[in-house]
Amino acid sequence: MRYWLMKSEPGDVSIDDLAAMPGQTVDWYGIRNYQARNFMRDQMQLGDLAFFYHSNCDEPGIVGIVEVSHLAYPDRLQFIPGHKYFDPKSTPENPRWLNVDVKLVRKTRLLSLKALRTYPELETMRILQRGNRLSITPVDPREWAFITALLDQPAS
DNA sequence: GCCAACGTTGGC
DNA sequence: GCCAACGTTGGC
Repeated sequence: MRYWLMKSEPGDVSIDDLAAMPGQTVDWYGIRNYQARNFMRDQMQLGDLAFFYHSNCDEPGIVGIVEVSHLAYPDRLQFIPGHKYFDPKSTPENPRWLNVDVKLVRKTRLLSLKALRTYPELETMRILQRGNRLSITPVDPREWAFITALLDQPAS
């Protein structure tokens, strides 16, 4: 059982979009980075928990918790010519890109990136490191515990 | 919209 | 296999 942080642009799939989806589940499509793909392929297990993070928006930060509800399988969008996520080098026999499904566990209050940066306990988090761009990152169990405790408190 | 950081591509 | 050029990410 591992913990993760998964970024989504709310203009694409927001936490409210996820909450409105059938089964409150979504396929984590569009990952086109090998490191992130490998996390999904090699390390994610059913029931793993992840922070759902809004990126590239007015208030970036953690907005919910999701769980891995389906193991990695080929991302269907890579086979659709003309699609933003089409990859001409990928074939159904040897698919290059994968995704898991995630299911909403709960929405949380917004714990903003700015707020996360104020805690010395979190200064080693991947997401807070300079230049970090990876859209899926592992979260240390201690960091997970610390943040979930924060999420259960009102914003200060 | 700027731009730093970083990943990918492709010529050599 | 090096590395310059280019593309993308994502906070600000």
